[in-house]
Amino acid sequence: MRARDFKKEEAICEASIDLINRKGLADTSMSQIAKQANVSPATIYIYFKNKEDLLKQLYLRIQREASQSIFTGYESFLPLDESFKILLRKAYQHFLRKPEHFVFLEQYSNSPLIEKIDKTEINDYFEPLYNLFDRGKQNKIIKDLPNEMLLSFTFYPIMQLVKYHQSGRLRLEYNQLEATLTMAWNSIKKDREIDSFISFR
Amino acid sequence: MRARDFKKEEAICEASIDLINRKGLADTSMSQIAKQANVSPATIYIYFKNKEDLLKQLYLRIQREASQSIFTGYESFLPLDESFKILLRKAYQHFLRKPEHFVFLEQYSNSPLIEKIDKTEINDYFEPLYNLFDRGKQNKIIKDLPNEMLLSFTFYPIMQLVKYHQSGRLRLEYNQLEATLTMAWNSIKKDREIDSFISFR
Amino acid sequence: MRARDFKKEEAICEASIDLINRKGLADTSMSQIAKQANVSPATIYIYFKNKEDLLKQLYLRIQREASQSIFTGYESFLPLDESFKILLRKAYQHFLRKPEHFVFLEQYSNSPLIEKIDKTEINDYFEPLYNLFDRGKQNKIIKDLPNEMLLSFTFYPIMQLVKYHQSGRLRLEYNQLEATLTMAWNSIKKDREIDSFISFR
Amino acid sequence: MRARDFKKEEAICEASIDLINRKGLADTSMSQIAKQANVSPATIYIYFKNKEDLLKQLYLRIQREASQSIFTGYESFLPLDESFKILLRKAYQHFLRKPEHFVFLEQYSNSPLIEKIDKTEINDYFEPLYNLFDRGKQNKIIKDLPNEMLLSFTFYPIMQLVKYHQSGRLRLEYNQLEATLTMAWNSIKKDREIDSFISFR
DNA sequence: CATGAATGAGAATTCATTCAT
DNA sequence: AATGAATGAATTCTCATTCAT
Repeated sequence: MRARDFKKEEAICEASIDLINRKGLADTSMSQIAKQANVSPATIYIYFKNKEDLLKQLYLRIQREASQSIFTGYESFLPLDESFKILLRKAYQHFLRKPEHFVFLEQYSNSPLIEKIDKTEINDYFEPLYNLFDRGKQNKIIKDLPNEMLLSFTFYPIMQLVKYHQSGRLRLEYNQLEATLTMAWNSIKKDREIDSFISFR
Repeated sequence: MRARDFKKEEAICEASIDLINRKGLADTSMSQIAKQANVSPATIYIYFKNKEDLLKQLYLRIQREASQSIFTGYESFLPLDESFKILLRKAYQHFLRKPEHFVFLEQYSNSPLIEKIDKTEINDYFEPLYNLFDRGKQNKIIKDLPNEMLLSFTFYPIMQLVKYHQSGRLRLEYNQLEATLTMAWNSIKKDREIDSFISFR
Repeated sequence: MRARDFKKEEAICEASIDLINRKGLADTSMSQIAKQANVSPATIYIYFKNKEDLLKQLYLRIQREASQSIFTGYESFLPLDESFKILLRKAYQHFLRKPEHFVFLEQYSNSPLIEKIDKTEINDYFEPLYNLFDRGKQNKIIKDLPNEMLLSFTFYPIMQLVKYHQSGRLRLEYNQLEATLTMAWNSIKKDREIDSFISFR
Repeated sequence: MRARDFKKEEAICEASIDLINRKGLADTSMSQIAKQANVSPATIYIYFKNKEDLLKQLYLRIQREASQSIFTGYESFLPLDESFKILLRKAYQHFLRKPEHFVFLEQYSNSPLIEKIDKTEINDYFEPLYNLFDRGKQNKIIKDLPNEMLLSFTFYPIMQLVKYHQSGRLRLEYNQLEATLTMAWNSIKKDREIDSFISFR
């Protein structure tokens, strides 16, 4: 019996991501993937049930990898704002390092395929960030807003900047990234009376 | 290719958007569109050169319509913060009213198809917002940051909230939207020394 | 609009029957059929929903044609034995004339595909023969046996002889066929006390 | 290709017959067989040269088994009619006991695969029946007809009744079977002048 | 002997597009 | 302008078979 060749699985994944990013989900066929991965079309079906499954597994493992890269080594005893910036900085840097992953995630999660993903698993990946928000809210350091709002003004703007970076429209230098992280933090930190009138309860 | 029956063209566009939103760009075929629009596949080719052209035209007309809906009636003599909030509020409301358009735009612009779009045309649509940013920066009311950054902390967070709304995860009520607009404005308005160290030049 | 080309449908049917008879249900592909029928594979799907449907339609139309060929012009006022022989003779001759039809029917109805056929429709095709049996039983001319038994000793032996004919193992001449029909009739006609002990009630 | 593990070979055969009967020759694949037999696809090729060979071996061994079951213990010194009925009764009962075998044989022998079978071997299996017919003809007890005709009115009607039994359309009870055997015998026994005009020479 | 991995060829079906009316 | 028929090319996926262990 021949053992499973993890190199082959890797090649399939890489080829898939590359092709999907360049040609799109709509215009990437299993045979193209096979060709680029240097395997037979039939081989893909040893590692993945079908095309839908292949795409789903890609999405999940990219999310998993991002989550690990962002949240491992995360020290929760640091001051909240430090922790916050560390996480966002790592997120930014992770996706700068893995632009293909970022592009794939964006394409996948803006397609209807996303609806077949079990959301609870994905939410687990964000757990540490949610915990941070919750602690901040309890300690009256972060505005008492739903996590979705907090993400909208912190995580997603950063992700938007990753996009700009990758398109070449705006590439932040180190100082600028730091200033941006501060800006994100300021937008959710509870430091002035003016914020008090925002209420979601 | 020259349009005649406006009803038919409309039917084709609506069917396309609906199918693409529900099944995805990858899984929507010309014959499916034809069937749902109650026309012959051949008829689509009277109004659109081919599939790529159809998708492109859809994208452009949705962008155009959004731009019109957001920027018409916009009074530039109002105070900047008022103008700013008006625009964002209109953007939010427009896409709440046209969720199919929003979903389509997200899917299209996160796919490689977006690269074939002439960006200058799209930028025109955002012109008024860019002007507003520029005026604000000149008058030292808005932080002296690239427009991409300003968009990342104002327009895109709002768009993210539209997404949350549509997925049902978080539906803002009127007061909450207003608070959010203030939050967006606060994040880019230049009102304290602390901001001064952020520099992009 | 182009009109449906009945020649094409005919060509598809003929090619299918020929290939299935020569290579078997298992080894006949849609593209082989298309090639032999001189149409594109896609064209078959204009006339038939899918492969299963194609085969089913073939079966049904061959049965229908056989039934028409055997039962049209059938005069029910003749003596029962005459009627009986006429029908069997026509059945024998029909399938000798259409050996491809006979072979196809045998292959199809001995495969699991037969289970998806609505049996009531097929039974309708045999109606006149069943009626004849029933009349014969009422008039005490034919043994009082279930139609299945009567068929087993009349229709099916004749069909078996068609098979032998086609394989070349035994080709009946006219006189021999007539003798055989008499033999079939004798086997079910009620003419001697000896039969009386056979009872199915 | 040399067999070792008898259990495995049996499992492969049983799985094949079951699948072919349920799904058909066309829709039964080697891997399906392997899965149902709880072996690797590669294992099948240890016992059988290829798929065609597998099917052929199945056919041959089922025929062989039927022949043994029907003809062993057959006492040729009994009166002809007794012998005749014994054989047919055994045939009927054998296939009632092994419906899967019957169904497989019907499907196989009505497909073009049958043409690759060496007919002389099969005929050997029927030898005792042919001998019986020949003796009967010599002794002027059985009509002087070709064996094919005699089979058509005796063996095949009985087989047709097996089919009806299995489909549930007509299940003979013991008495009815006996009556049927008499009917079959009557149809070929030479007992009246009327038969004399049937001639095949 | 036995296996699961691996595969090129080919399966059924649909695709985007054009044709003929 | 509008259509359903028609199609060659391409799709996803499975097949029978062989390989490497």
